[in-house]
Amino acid sequence: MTELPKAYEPTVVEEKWQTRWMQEGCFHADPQSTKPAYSIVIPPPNVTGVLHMGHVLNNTIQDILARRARQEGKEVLWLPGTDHAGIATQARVEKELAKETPPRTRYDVGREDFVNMVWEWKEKHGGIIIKQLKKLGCSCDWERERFTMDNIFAPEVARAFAELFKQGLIYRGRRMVNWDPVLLTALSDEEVIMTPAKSKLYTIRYKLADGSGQLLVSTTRPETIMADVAVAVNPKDPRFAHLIGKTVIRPLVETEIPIIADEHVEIDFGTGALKITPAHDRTDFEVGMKNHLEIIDVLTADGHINCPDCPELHGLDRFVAREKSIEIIEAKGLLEKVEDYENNVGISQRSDVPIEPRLSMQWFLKYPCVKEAAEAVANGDIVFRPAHWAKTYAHWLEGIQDWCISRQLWWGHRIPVWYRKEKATALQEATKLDVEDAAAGDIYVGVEPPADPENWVQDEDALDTWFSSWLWPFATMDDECRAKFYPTSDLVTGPDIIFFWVARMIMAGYRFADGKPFSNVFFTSIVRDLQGRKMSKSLGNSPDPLDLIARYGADGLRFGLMRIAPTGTDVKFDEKQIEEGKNFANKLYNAARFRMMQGEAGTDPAPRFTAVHIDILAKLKELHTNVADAFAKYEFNTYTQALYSFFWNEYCSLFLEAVKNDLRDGADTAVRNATLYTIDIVLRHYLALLAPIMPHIAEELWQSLGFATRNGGQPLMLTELPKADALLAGLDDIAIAKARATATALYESANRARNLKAEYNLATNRKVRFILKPVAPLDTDTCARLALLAGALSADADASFEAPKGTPTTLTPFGELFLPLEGLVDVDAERSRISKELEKITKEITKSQAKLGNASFVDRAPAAVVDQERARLSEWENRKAQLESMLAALV
RNA sequence: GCACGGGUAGCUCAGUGGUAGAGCGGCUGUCUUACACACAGUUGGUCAGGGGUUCAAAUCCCUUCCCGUGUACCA
Repeated sequence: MTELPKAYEPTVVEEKWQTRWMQEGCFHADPQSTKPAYSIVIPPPNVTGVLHMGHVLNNTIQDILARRARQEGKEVLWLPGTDHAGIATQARVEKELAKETPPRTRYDVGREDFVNMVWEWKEKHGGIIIKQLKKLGCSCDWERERFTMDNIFAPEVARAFAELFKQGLIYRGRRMVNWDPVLLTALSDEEVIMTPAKSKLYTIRYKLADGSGQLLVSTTRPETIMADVAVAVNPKDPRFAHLIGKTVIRPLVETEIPIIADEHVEIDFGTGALKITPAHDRTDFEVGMKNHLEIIDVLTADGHINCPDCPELHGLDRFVAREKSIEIIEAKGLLEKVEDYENNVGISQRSDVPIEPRLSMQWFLKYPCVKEAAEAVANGDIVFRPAHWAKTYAHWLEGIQDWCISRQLWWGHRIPVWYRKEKATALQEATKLDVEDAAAGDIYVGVEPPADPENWVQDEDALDTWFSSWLWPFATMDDECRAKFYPTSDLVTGPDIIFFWVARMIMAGYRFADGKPFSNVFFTSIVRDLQGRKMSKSLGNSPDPLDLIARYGADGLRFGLMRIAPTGTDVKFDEKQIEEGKNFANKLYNAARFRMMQGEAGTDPAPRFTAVHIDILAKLKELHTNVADAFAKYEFNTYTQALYSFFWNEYCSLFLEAVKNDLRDGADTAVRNATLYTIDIVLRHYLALLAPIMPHIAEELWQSLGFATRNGGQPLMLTELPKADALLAGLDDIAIAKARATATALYESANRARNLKAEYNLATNRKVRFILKPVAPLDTDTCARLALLAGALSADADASFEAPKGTPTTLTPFGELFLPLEGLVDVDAERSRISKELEKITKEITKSQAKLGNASFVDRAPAAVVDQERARLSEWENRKAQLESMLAALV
């Protein structure tokens, strides 16, 4: 037994159990089980993704929930999978193409071949993250792994599209969208991040066509002046009332454009006059429509100027053109001023470049079941944790806009719409297409291609990736599975995708499945670095979880992270915390090793349990309760902390240290056995409670301590949680309370004794003899344990002990404890030590006396509080007297 | 601008009316027989500032400042 290594080595153990669990089908969910169901669907990571700390946090929580649910006797489905991630994956393969010699683009390859290339890439390199999740110990049902483009999921996406189309909620229209000029696709509003930018505000003179003056107009985008079709002023603005209806000369590609009135213009902002450029600004577009203005588009899809009438700018990049246009305007003498200006610019979440408002033909969705989705969260049918996210959610739903679901990509679900060949061009240029056009027979929408494909042309666009992910909670399940496991129990995800994913899944659940997709949503915190910055590749501040697993073990990583992950705020990641997780695993391992070194417990008919035994079992019972409470509230840090402090502080530092002598040779068998029984009970319960968070080491020790053998070899993973009720079942509350009081007094006395030794600079291992003058009769067992805990040869009770003057002493719950020493140390040092403590105590006494002298306090505070204060004061006064006599004895 | 979250020991964080806590770090001892990934002791705090309610405030209320997040935008 003793040949076990001194330090825990997680790597081998973790791999061993991951393999065994999977071989034995421990993660597999049985839809026909009669047990109550518990289910989670994984937030599918991008198939291109690699594991980062956010995933670790998120999936550890899911694993904890799943494993705990299994212990509670539930049939658990944790359904894994990956997301095809349209833009990211396509970009990945395009990057490969660009590296070839000569470099190629997807257009060189052609759509069909390109999509095949992406599939090949996916088969070869995709899903690394799945392997990584396995290394973390995730107990997903890997036999049910799904992919958002697999041949079961994909038809569901098309079906959803077709149904919504037929319902009139999906339409195709020519509208202003967020255009990414690098990726050359439209994006949804959610994919645009408004970012403060240091810009310039240019004020430009627009001359009145009749020569009667000029109008000053401010803009941040002078490169679009050629697309101005009007200048607008507020109708209530007296400064400009007389100008409405006149015309000004557009400064670039000079022509007359009207001055119009529109309430959208803020009187107080800038000059009070606004250039109207409907093709390149969302609100200008609205103003343009309202006033029936022309739309002049002067930008290409990739953000270059397209304006042959302005040869100096034509073909230039939009930002180069901005500078150049100002040069031209200045040369014309039309530049009034340039100011620094901070405004918000929409940045593409995907490519990090400013998006361009662009008029284009796209597919849009009017969200279904918005009302049901809002109510479900408002009335608590779906519970958000932390609760404050419900407000964010509600706010978004209130101002919800139609969702632009088409993307100009090739990798993804192609829009299941076909146009009749001879009319295809005309149809695709129509300003709006909807269900009525389908009724006319010119367009076909369906899951399967039309029966006569040669007569049809399919829409070129693909769907937004989130248009498939929003079906994830049910489109991943077959009917049998859905009957058992839908709606799912918990969803664990980051608050950053509350709109992208969570809200949309709720709507989809109500629209396509049997209602809500999940009952609880747990929003994790965001993992930041120690400076509080988000972890990102570009900052290089994101540790590699696999590296952390290699150095600290998956269990160490999980435990360390959970211990610092608060609910409701962000986590600042500190590798030290992970090291603590590893240290904890080592502590656990060694405590188990200590037990293994003792051999089997005998079969004693009357094991003699003492106060410390009962005390630790009572604490174990409390731990059960605390853990259950923490789970009920989804407080994973509380759960982890409770496990940590019970084991390290209560079990190892107090209990084990107090019982070590029971295990030595020659110890009383009845006590020895009581101790071994207690240790076994504690470890058995504890490992079960710990298993959800540190599954590998818990399972390993469960096996090596022989708990599995006693249970027919069944792994801990499949073992139900031991019942807390059975603990201390034979004892009444009074006996328990009495034993616990004795144990508490013992531990407190041991602390005092150790303090006393330390104060006199005696080494921890210095064998001294204490003498206790007890206030009540004390048994020898307790005295012996006190001596052991205090690192002393003895701590015998002697009611008649008369301490020589100057004997160091301290007050313990058992009575005065003396440390008789010969040749007492430095008198000066001793005097100053006592004086210091006296000073401190006197201060406390003054404070306490003032409090008790306050009539309001005594009258109005609860009696218990007042009593407590009195007890405290009397204790201090006793100690003060003691110190004073010690001081006197020194002279 | 609006909304939400946060500011407690050197660091990471607990603590929602009753003596300010944990772990790590620092310092001092100890290789005491499960564990030096350890043990024992110890040092650290005008609980962001100000005001209020209360016998009693880190905790409740008001206010200011700082950090973070979301959201809306005016060129």
